[in-house]
Amino acid sequence: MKTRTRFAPSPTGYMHIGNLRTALYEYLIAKSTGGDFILRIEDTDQKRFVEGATDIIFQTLKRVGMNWDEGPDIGGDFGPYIQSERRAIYAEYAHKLVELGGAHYCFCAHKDEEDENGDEPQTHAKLKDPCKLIPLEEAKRRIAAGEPFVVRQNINKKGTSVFHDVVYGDIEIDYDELDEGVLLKSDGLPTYNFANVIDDHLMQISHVVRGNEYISSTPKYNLIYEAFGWTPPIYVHVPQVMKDAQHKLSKRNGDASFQDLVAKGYLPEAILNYIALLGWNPGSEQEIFSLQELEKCFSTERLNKSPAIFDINKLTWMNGCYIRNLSADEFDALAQPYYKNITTSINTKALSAALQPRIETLNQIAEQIDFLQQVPDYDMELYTNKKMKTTPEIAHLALQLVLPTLQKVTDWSNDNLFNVLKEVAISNELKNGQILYPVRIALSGKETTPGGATELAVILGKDESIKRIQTALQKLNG
RNA sequence: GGUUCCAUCGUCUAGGGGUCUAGGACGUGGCCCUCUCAAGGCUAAAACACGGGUUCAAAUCCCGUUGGAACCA
Repeated sequence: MKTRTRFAPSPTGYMHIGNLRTALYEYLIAKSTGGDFILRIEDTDQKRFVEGATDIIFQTLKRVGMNWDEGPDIGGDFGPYIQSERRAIYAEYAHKLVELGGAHYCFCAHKDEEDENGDEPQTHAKLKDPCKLIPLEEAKRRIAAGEPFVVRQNINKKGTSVFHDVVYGDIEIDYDELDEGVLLKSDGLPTYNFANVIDDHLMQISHVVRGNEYISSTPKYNLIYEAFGWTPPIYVHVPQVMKDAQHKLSKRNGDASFQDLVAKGYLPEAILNYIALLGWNPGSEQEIFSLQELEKCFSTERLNKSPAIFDINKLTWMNGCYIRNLSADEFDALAQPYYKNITTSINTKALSAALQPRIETLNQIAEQIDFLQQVPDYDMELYTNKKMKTTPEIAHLALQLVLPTLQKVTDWSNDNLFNVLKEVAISNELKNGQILYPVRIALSGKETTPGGATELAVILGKDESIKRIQTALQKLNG
């Protein structure tokens, strides 16, 4: 049988990191075995509908390269792929389930029973619903008479239910622990669980991948499959992605979503790579993986059982690796938006080359290049550096020596500038640092810069560099 | 409270009875390189939650305790 997995997000308007990881594992399970990855939108909960939310789902998956084989936009043999367009199907199966004895009509529903939390009146929790005793014929009559009803699951079994999970192994749960939940609400819409089961079966999903919070309700799902005479899917429950040991990642706590991270200058490829390793390991010491590589080596056996804490530090490091692995042109293209505010004519190619090994997230560019537009106000003491053996006096001398030399330079390349300045140092019996350090400060006004004196000179160009050295000399004179 | 699940450096993890004086990565400290800062190279500190078993031998298997999480109340 062909492997078929599905990603079934609710259109909430953002892509949660934990959900994206679940999608990734679903995708990888399918693709590592030549199967299909299906996208289904679970918009049953009308209250949570957010305009444009499905687009975010589409864009995110596309951006990381997780292309789906069937879905709302491209169709497929098992559509429609949006739950709100499948209402009639759920109702039909709900009634069928009643006929098959897997559920019953219930008339004692309170109106607050169907709120988004799925809160149930306590009377139904563990106790038998009195409506179960109503003969089916009578129930049908009442429905025909227009009485509001819900379809409620029957849990008639006793003893323990055993099911197998790919990650957690065999799990036993007592049927007494299960409650007879609503499957079809009085407005005719299915509950989340019920729609899930019906769709997964009709769409021939082979592996259901979901958070381990669903472990304890899995027997309820299986009971529905059983009542219909269907074969349950293979379950792959994955541990949670945590913010810290106590709290899982959630948008509510202001934790980063995929788009937040991208906005902060993280590369989608790096995010994907990082989350793949949160709860899964390749069995080797390789850490950098493209999606294609993951498709080749993924296996569910190496999925972990315990929750993983999302560590922004490691993501940041990994993002730095991805940035450094970019070609010079690719990096330059990504950096362009950050250069927009600079009006002086700079050598952006040289700037990008200097920046690329120095940043770990794209938005670190801003703090690195703030001096390009204008030299900040700086203290003369900046020219004092013990290791470089410089003082404002030495700097004054150095800049006086350097200025006329630089004015004559025609080859404004890094190599040539470096040789020229070294020459100045040697012929005046100064150390390299005593020339280079003051020049760098004069050009930038900053203690640390992306690149040394000559690299900055190349970035700024000859005219601007000369101008800045002249300005610095005036400051040192005054 | 009931049920289920989980437990190796601060974090992600390797390990599945002897090869473990427990390996790798992030982060942290140090050194080297170096026109500052990075990058790169080297290096250090850092963990088997606890207690019982089983066994010649336990991080590894079993039981309990503790801690945490989820679901249901």
